[in-house]
Order: sequence, then structure tokens, then C-alpha cells
Amino acid sequence: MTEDASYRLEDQIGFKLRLANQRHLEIFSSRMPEITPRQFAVLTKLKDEGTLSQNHLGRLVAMDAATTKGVVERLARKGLIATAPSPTDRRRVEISLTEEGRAFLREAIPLAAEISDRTARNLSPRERDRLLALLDKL
Amino acid sequence: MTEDASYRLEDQIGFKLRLANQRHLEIFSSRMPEITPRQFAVLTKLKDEGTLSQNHLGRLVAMDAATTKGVVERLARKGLIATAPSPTDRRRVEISLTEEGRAFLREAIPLAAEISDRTARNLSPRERDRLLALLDKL
DNA sequence: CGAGTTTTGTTTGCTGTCAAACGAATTTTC
DNA sequence: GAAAATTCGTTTGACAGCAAACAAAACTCG
Repeated sequence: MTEDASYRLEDQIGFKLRLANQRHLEIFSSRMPEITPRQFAVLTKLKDEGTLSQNHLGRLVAMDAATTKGVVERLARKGLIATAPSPTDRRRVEISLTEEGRAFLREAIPLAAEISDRTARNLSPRERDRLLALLDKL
Repeated sequence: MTEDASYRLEDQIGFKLRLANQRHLEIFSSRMPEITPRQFAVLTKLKDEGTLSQNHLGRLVAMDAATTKGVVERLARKGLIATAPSPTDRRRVEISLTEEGRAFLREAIPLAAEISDRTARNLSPRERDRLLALLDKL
């Protein structure tokens, strides 16, 4: 009869999402320590789309402009991407994969698939699909 | 017949988890701008458990020691928690809610429940339960 | 008791995340 | 063509997260 609405932190969706993310990050960084999930996302996007402006690239992987700048900087430092001023728009920076970047991806993509599998290893294929669908719906 | 294992970034569980997290964070910070989800987690944990040492507190909300230090510092600065040296163990710092912290929680907990609901608003109650169960299983 | 181990907390350094403010360039609109 | 709005990228500041190295305190166990 008391109030005390019984709010349990551990049952909250936000808390569970955070834990799931932590788990994924842990698996990722143990399997692909050279790079982070965000950096990897940027590389695959560049592979699929070719040269892109920095902001556009960021939007495609759901990072804001400030975040994108840092990620691009670190990938460039590693030699996996190259930056060049746009010839047509003097505000723009065009980002593209280097040969090293392409070579890296050839090895990393199978690894990434394995990481995804491993992250979901406690789920049956059907459960996995269901989870992905529910996350989408969110 | 080509290889090209068709790795789609958008289908990866890690990517989706990150998006879901971003969405939750956005909702949270618009509804409860004074505080972050982690800070809130710490407060509710203290409410449930009473006084705790800093590291122990961090473990209960799944933050490592270095992260915990920062979160505790910010909450103390806001006056929501108090820190005191343990009388029995000179290494320990004991963390407890202040009266302000308790008062804040009285208003914040219903808000947090609303945030959880809103985060899952695109899901039916059954889908929501299923998602939570799948995240657990992960 | 005392050496070795564990626990607690701190610091540093790197990464990612966003908001806000800004300057420069481009596009739109009148 | 010029003013207004938008877009592009940068910088700064705050927050969260981990790894690694460390010092101090406490504990274990021979």
C-alpha cells in the first residue's frame, strides 16, 4: 500500500543497453585492438560509399561533427584514411580510404563479423534476429 | 559469385546498440538535464543500499574505479552526495546521499520511469519485455 | 610476526560524445 | 546583386569510459 513505485535500476532499458554496449566494446577491443568500433564504422562506410565530406561521413555513421573530427584525425594518423580539400567547395574536407585502409579492411571485415557473432553468442539465431528487429523498432 | 561477404554496418548488433543508446541518452538528457544516466544510477543505488565505499558503489552500477571517481566528484559538487573517510579503513571513502540528494530522487524517480517508457514507446508491452529479456540473455 | 597478496583509491592518457559558439563559404531568396 | 539562411568545419568545455601504473592500507598465511 505504500508508494515506493519499486524502481529497479537493473530493470531499466537504459541500464541494460549500457551493459550490452559495454559487453560489445569489450569483445571488440579484445579482437580488434588496433581500432575502435566507431573508427571501424567509418572505414566500412568509406569502403561502401567512396570519398565523402567529413560531415557527411559523420552523419552516415551517426556521429556529430565534433566527434567525427576526432575520429577522422585518429584514422588519418594511423594512415588508414586520407583527407584532401574539396576542389569545388572550399569549406569541405574530402575523406577517402588509403591503400592501407583498404588492406586493413580486407582482414578486419571477417573479424568484425566474428565479433558480432560472439557478441550474440548467447542467443539462438532466432533470438538474435528478434533482438535486432526490436532494436530497430526502438 | 564474388566474395564481398556483404557486411552491412547497419545490420550489426554493435551498431544498433549504439544507436539505441544514443536515443536513450537523448531522451534522458532532455527530460532530466540536471544529471546524466550514470549519475542517476549512482543516486538510486545509494538510495537502495545506503552508505557504500566508492569502489563498491562503482561496481554495483558497473563503472570502473576511474570512472566512478569522476562521477562521484560531480555529484558531490552538486551537493547530492557526501563523501567521508571510513573510520575503520583508512583507504576507503564512504559515499552517502545528502538530504538534497534524497529530495532530488523523490522527484527524479517518477521521471526516470517516464524516460524508460518513452525510450520504449515504439514497442508494445510484450515487445518491451522481450527486448529486456534478450538484452539480459546477451 | 612478517612477507606476499589483495583491495582501495588516484592519476594520466587516450577515446568517444554532445552542446554551444564561431568564422568562413555556399546557397537561397527577394 | 545583396541580404538572409544554411552548411561545413573547428574549438572549447563538460561528461563518460577504459587501461595502466602507483601508493597506501588491509589481509593472509606460513
